Amino acid sequence: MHEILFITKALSDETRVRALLSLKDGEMCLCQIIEVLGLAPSTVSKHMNVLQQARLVQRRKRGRWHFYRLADGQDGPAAKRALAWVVSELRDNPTIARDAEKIRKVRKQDLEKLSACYRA
Amino acid sequence: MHEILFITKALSDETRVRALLSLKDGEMCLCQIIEVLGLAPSTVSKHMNVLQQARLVQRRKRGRWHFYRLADGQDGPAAKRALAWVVSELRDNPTIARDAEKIRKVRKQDLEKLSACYRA
DNA sequence: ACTATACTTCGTTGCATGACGAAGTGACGG
DNA sequence: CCGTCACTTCGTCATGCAACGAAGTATAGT
Repeated sequence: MHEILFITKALSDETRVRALLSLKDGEMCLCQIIEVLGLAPSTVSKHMNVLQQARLVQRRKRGRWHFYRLADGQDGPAAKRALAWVVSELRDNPTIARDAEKIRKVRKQDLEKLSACYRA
Repeated sequence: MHEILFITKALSDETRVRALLSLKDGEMCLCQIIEVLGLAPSTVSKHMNVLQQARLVQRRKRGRWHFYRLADGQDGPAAKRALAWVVSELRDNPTIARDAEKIRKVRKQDLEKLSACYRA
């Protein structure tokens, strides 16, 4: 039950769903997600933590950068199925589409440039 | 997006999930659900409203009694798929199993008797 | 070692939400 | 039509949670 509630709670916030879906086309650095969402670093960091605890997302550290990607479902098959559901339901969602457009731009930028968000 | 968040928010509360799953084996009167959950009538009523707005549940009025059942997904296919997911994930859940046991007993009782919860 | 940097944790604030009891609503019985 | 009964809505309280900035942590480069 706990596991399922972790998943549903994680998915019950619009910002978190947007953060999750931003990984649909491959892994992203935290600073990239921050740029896409336009929120404070601490806020986004916390959101990614919630998604990770729900096993919807996996993290990889590469130096100072933290990359997130959709969970492969190795552990947490329930989360994997929930993930498939939410991705499928939001396939044609305008908000997600707008984010996807921004993501394409953000991916082209240098990580060094994006991490300016921490110094603002 | 709104539709999906209605669903995930509805499923993000343990009490609400228990209320929902209590309908797994057929429709139930509100007073029966109240008995199963052991909460105040106003609280359970509100929960069922949330589930209905998410299209996870449908209501049928028969005189003074209100019967709830799992949504058939006629409107709200997203909710139907979410419903299938949560039912499947909680198939062997202890809490749900305990509730199911209580439900078997409650189903045998007279509705008149159960509605004592309103006079307490 | 020391600094800079990418991120996290902490403390605070404001708003959403679950719980309850009391009062209101609508359907049936007399 | 008047009361009773099954349920809903309202008002209140306590808790939870998202947002932020400030302070802390860990890693890379020098």
